[in-house]
Amino acid sequence: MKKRIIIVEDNISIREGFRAVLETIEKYEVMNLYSNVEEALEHLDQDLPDIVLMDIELPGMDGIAGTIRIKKLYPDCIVLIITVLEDSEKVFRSLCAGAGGYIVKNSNISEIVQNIDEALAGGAPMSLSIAKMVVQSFQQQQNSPLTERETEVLQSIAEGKSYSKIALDLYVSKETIRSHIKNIYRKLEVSSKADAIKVANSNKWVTGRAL
Amino acid sequence: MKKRIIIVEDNISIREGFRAVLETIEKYEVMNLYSNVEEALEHLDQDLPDIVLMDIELPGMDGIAGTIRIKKLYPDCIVLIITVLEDSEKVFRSLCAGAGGYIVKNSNISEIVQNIDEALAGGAPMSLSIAKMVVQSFQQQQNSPLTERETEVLQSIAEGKSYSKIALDLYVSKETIRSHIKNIYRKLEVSSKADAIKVANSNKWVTGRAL
DNA sequence: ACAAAATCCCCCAAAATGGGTGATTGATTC
DNA sequence: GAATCAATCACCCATTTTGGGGGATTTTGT
Repeated sequence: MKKRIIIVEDNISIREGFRAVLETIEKYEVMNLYSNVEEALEHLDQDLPDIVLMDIELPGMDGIAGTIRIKKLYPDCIVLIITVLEDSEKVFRSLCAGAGGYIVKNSNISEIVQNIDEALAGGAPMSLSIAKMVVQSFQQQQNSPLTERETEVLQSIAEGKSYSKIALDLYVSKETIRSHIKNIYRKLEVSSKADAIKVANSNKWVTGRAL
Repeated sequence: MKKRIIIVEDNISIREGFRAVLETIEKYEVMNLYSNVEEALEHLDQDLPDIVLMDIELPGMDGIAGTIRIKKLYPDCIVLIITVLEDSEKVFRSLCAGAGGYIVKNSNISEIVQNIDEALAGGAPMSLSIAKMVVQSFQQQQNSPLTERETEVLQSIAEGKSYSKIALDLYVSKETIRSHIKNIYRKLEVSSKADAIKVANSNKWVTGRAL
């Protein structure tokens, strides 16, 4: 059974380049090429791809939104992101969106085939540099204006705990927690839980994931 | 200037094995070996290591807690995790704790040296398989009992938003949000924001990170 | 046509929140 | 020694939020 592949990429030379490469491989069948996500979505029910090669930067809906849509309609379909620019945040977001891996734009035939086969086998193909990027997105939470205690309190806020619950967990009075929060709000120049979480999160002053 | 290294590893053969390897390298100086984190912490101010090779599984305080302590005291000190077992959750947690990379237990000399040098140069050495593990921890949020809309609402709750704010953001009435939340609580068998977040988070039914 | 999902409404009481203005202790720094 | 900061706690006040209980209607997918 041939593996059905579609390519979503607005740059025609890259698009045709991939097509040319993939058509030399017996086990692949390139169903269609698209220059935007919208068109690709319309034909998904005919193409029924096993693999989607998707660019991130696209006119209209971008590759990340496209990945979300496709995975929603066909959860078993594997979306591989075609990329040159290794933007940490975009890489991270596309993985969260359900991307199955990465293919570097200037790969040679054997690398491309290897990546696709790896994805089909359940792996998560990507270059080491991309993997590092993701990993590093968990670190570098430096330069926080918040004290240790304040960070701890804000972290608890982010976990949805009430002041009373936080007070219990940290073995202090509820008033103490209120004090810390007032200081947090002053330092972050916000005046609500949601805003504090947003600011702290975007600056990576909290871990972001409840552990 | 020689790079100061300490090793924290309870298995004596692995510990001595690494020492033997590292001592053959001119630019490294193995300051001390420890079989637990507590001992290592006591001598940190004398050892002043540039690199700590740390096992995860340790008697007493584990390598993750140890990493957090060390990074708190000496943020510039690089902690490399020595590992065989590639447990997705432990890997993830140790990276969050500030680990700078991974060294596989049965590496050969050149791999070890390469990893350490890479870490010193600011990289994040790790095997591709470990990187994949981290990446995959962002996916597979399947089998949620929550509907799309409910997930969206719960996600907003996790971002610290009030019912009113969520209602505004989703262009619906506050009462609608209340309805969704009642259903969420019923499905997850909880009766508070914090518990709902905890349950959804541990099952990866929400993304965990605000994007 | 049926079920599920999404939307909206009201009532109620308890809890949580945000802002203000304080105070005390201990550690560190100048 | 003075000054600063971190962490702790207190009380007042008004407003908002929350959770639980009743419902109801409309849209959507199968």
